[in-house]
Parts: sequence; C-alpha cells; structure tokens
Amino acid sequence: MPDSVALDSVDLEILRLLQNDARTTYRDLAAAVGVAPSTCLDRVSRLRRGGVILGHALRMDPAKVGRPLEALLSVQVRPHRRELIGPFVERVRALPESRALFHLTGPDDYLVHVAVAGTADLQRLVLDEFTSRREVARVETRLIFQQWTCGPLLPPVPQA
Amino acid sequence: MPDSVALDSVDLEILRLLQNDARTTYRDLAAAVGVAPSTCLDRVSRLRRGGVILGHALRMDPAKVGRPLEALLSVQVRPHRRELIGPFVERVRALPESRALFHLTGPDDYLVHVAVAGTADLQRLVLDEFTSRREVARVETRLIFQQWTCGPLLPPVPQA
DNA sequence: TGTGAAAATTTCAAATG
DNA sequence: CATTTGAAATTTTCACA
Repeated sequence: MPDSVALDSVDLEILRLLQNDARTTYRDLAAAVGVAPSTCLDRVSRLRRGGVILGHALRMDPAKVGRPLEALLSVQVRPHRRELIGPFVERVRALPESRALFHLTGPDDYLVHVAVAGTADLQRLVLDEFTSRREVARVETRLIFQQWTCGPLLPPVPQA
Repeated sequence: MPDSVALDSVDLEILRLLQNDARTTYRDLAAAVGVAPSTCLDRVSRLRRGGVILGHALRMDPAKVGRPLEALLSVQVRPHRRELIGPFVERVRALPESRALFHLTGPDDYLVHVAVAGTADLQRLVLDEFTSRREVARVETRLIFQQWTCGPLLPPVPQA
C-alpha cells in the first residue's frame, strides 16, 4: 500500500463532507459533488481500500456516561525498553478510563488522555494504574478545562 | 438537558458495538443485542437527542493525505485573558494542520495536536502561526512516534 | 462514470403485551 | 408505554451501458 494516495477534487470534496458528517448518504454526497451516487460509492470504497479512510467512529460525550472529568497524564517509563513498553501500552489501552495514548519525543515518553468520574477516581487511577508500577518513573497530571475539534484534515497546499 | 443519562444494558451494549464500528446496521445491532431493529433505532435516536452520541466522525490517516508527521504543541498564552484566548482558540481551530485543541491546567495553557507534511512544515507552522504572535509566550514541540485508540468508553463501574 | 434495477436498510404507524 | 410487527421510503449496491 503506497504511503500516500492520488486524490482528485471529487475525492477531496467527499472527504471534506464526510469529515463534517460521516453519515452523509451517497445520494447527498453525489448531489453536493456533482457525480452519480454510484460514483461516490466507488470513490469511498477506493478511499477505504487505500487506507485513507480508516473507519467510522462514534463521537460520545464522556460526561453523559458518568465520566465528566478528563485529564492528560504525562508518563515517564524507565527503563524505556521494548520488553517493558509493549505491556505498558497494552495495559493502558485496556483501561476503561483511557481515550487515547501517544508515544512522544521528549522527557515524558507517553501521554494518556483519560476520562474519569471525578478527582477521587483520577487519584485512584494515577496511584493504582501508573505510579504503583515499577516501570513508571513519573506521572504528571493536567486537567482538561475544555477541548475542541478542528476543521477537516486535508492535504497541505503546495508551497510556492 | 441532564448532565448524565440513565442507560440500561441495551443502551450500553449498543454503545459498545457502535464504538467498535459506527456503521453497524440496526439489523446487526438488533441481532447482537436481542431486540428488534426498530428498537435499536429508537434507542440510538434517544442517545442522540440526549447528547450521549454527539455524532459520527470519519477516521482518516493523515499520512495518506500528505501529512505523515504529527506533533503536540504545548503553548503558553500570556496574558491569559478572555479577550486574547478567544481569538487564539479560533485561529488555531481554523489551521488546516490542527487536529485537536485542549485548554489545560498547569503552566502550559494549551495543547495543540497537529499533522504536517514534515519537519520543515512543522517549523514553519510553529514560527509563523505561534511564536510570531504577541500573545504566545512559549511553544514546546513534541513529535508523535505512534498513537493508539483505546477501548470503548463506558460508565465507570460503581466502586464497592 | 452513469443508468437503472435489485437488495438491504432505515423509518414509521399501528398493533401488541 | 416500551417494544415489535410489517410495510413504505430511502439508501446501498451492483451489473451493464
């Protein structure tokens, strides 16, 4: 599978519309883009097969399911070797509190985005699932006041 | 709209399945959960109206659209006053490179998740869109080696 | 890529327990 | 009164032009 995929203006417009609402019908896509619905189906199938579209995700409000507090945990794993970080990553991913996990450059190796019931739940999570582990050298906790999604992801404009 | 919503086992199972694949049909949901398809439609409509389901998002691979490098930017905005941070947030959200934006506790006020074409593009972004701004006091850049999504978001288990 | 028809799904009103 | 039934409306899907 090639690293990047050739996308024409029809593909780009379809991606833009689907990022706005992933449930847009082929009929509506077709009307907006100016091609036949079956062409939209073909384009979307191609984008899926090409790996441009990875899937469809449900956007949920964590607060509405009893997790009104979100936080980012910066975690140092020491020693930072493969035999330790593999299990660490899988354990973190399996936590019901985890929303996303990043492996980063810099002094803090991992960033974990979590959603919890409150500060007590957050304290329990940090103490029981992170700092109590031998491979976890340090955890820094920052609360999320607010978060925003951003505009559609599109190819960079070629610099002149 | 209430802060949280009463969810029975049917709702929870539907949410779990839809988080796994948001395109699961009502027919398949119904078969898996053990109710009629129309009941699934009713439950999902309710979850949408109740704000539990915020929408359906397309998961895309940034690398496939010419943005193979991702990074997190920690940004200090000084002075941290409403009349400065409102425009800052809107400008950042409108950048084609921005994927997500967080307002955090701690010394770094904002975290910006960006996807760029390469290190040159990242340098341009940091210099032209962040450090050149008067209200931006400091930017710290960390590259993302790898990222993972996590298991389904479900209500916390009541502590005994 | 479009046409048009078949298959599947979504949606809803009425019936059911 | 939430759920199911059953049918209509819509969408998805595909063979062929």
